Amino acid sequence: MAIVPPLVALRNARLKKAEALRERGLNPYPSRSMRTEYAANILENFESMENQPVTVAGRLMSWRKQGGMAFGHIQDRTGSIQLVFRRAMLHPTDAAAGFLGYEDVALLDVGDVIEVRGTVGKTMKGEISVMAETLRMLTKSLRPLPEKWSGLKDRETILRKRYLDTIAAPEKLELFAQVSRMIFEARQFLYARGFLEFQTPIIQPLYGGGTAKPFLTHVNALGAEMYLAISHELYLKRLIAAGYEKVFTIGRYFRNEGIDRSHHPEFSMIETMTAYQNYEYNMALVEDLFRHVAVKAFGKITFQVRGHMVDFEQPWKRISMVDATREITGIDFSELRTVDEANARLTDLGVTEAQPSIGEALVRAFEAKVEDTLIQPTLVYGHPIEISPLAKPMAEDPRYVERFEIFIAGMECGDNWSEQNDPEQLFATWKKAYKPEDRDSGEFHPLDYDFLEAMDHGIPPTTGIGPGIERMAMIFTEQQDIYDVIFFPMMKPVLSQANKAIYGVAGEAVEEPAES
RNA sequence: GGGCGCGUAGCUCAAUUGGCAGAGCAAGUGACUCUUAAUCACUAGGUUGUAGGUUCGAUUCCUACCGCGCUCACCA
Repeated sequence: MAIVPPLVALRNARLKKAEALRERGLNPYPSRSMRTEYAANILENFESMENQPVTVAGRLMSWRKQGGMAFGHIQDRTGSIQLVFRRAMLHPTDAAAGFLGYEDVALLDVGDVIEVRGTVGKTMKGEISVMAETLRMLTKSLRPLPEKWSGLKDRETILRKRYLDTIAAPEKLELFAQVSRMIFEARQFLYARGFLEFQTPIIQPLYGGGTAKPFLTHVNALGAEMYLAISHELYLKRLIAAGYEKVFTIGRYFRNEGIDRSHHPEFSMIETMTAYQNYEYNMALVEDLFRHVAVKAFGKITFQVRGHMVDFEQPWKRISMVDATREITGIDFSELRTVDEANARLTDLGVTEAQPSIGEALVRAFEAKVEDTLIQPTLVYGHPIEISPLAKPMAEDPRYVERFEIFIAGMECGDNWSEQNDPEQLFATWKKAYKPEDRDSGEFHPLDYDFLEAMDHGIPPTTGIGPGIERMAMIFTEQQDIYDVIFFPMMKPVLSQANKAIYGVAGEAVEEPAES
């Protein structure tokens, strides 16, 4: 005997109301609405709209019936507005016209999507309302909404069913809308500067362009193992080889690694390639991009991030990784000559894992001691060549490369470099970095001979930026958790007992291993 | 992956040392023509995440598992 969760009874009660509507000749799910006005527009322009006929539509969020009169609020994407119903004023149930009359308002539930035609007016208490003349059911809702006063508080439910959170807390709609406008403005900025946007493959025969553990997948039609992209830059460089000079993609990235407040397995980046320029061009481009987005999408230039006021107006600090590390730790890694010496200094800083090179020791020291201190937008350049196989070495000191990372509020917000376009050097560095036994371990990506072949043909001096969309969104929307700027964050799949009962998921009990 | 914490009705939360699992909202029935967390009366709603164990008795104590969070490690 299956257990029937109480939710099923609530749902069945609403299903009965849907059936009752059909018995009256009313479709609980008609095709379209005749809405003429949004809630906010009526509230903002009451003076000119008073006594005017309007048709509004939205989700019924509250319902207060008292005899021959009833009040409710509907919520649309602009806000909410009160509806006033009177028994004598409301058109009776009319199957031909699709109207729901006052005699049948018991078939309404909070959560239903309804449409009301009426005139704009004020109640005796002074609230701007629509005085209803006709009522249409647009969508019968079958499940109860979160509690109207406290909303949705359970973190897991918020993340799994974000739509419930945005219904209960409409200001969240604005947050995610801001993220959308942010991406729009970033596109506008790049289009205005002459960049062309390309689609690059998400399913790739090899993964490359970064160091990360990939997701593996299988393409049935080709009988081939493939990977989800960890980066798109090897394809952008092929576009430069093809003859384009300014390209970008807003790509999806998949990295099979840890999850925390600033890492999500699936994320997005604006990745550009600009020919005939080097990384200094990109320093200016990135600063301008962030300023443009801040002003155009958010209308301000300073943001509260992790308890700090971050100012995007002032010229950003530019400092080499060696200098930044020396300022904080007092250690000048550029003067060290042996790996043992570098590791000894690293141990002094409390980092005990021995690094294979001076350059990698510098990076560890930087990550451990310096990153968190970079609050205002800072461009840290001159990365060790050991961790930058795709970047061009600096002419004045080939231990370091023409590369910079963006740090804001202690968080890395983008990686940028002058592309290594010397095919022989690229191959040599790559070969040295890649160890076949580390395949798919995240140590380094495999050799991509097709890419090397394209580089053999020669690309102009080229440079690219890669600011992360989610981290930009976190900063500009002043959120501290990447899960709060991703509408559909990654969660383990679950199936509730209620849904098993409602949808008749068969075999759930049968699939349990039999006790024997 | 390690450590710590959390999981009670659709939602938000209670439950004294281990002693009858409760409330508000939502739901059902009825009353109510200016409410807005409407009000009033009545009704219903629970395998306390899952599975075991200890006990006369478990929401409570123990073990394992599932999910989520925090944190460390790894990474970007």
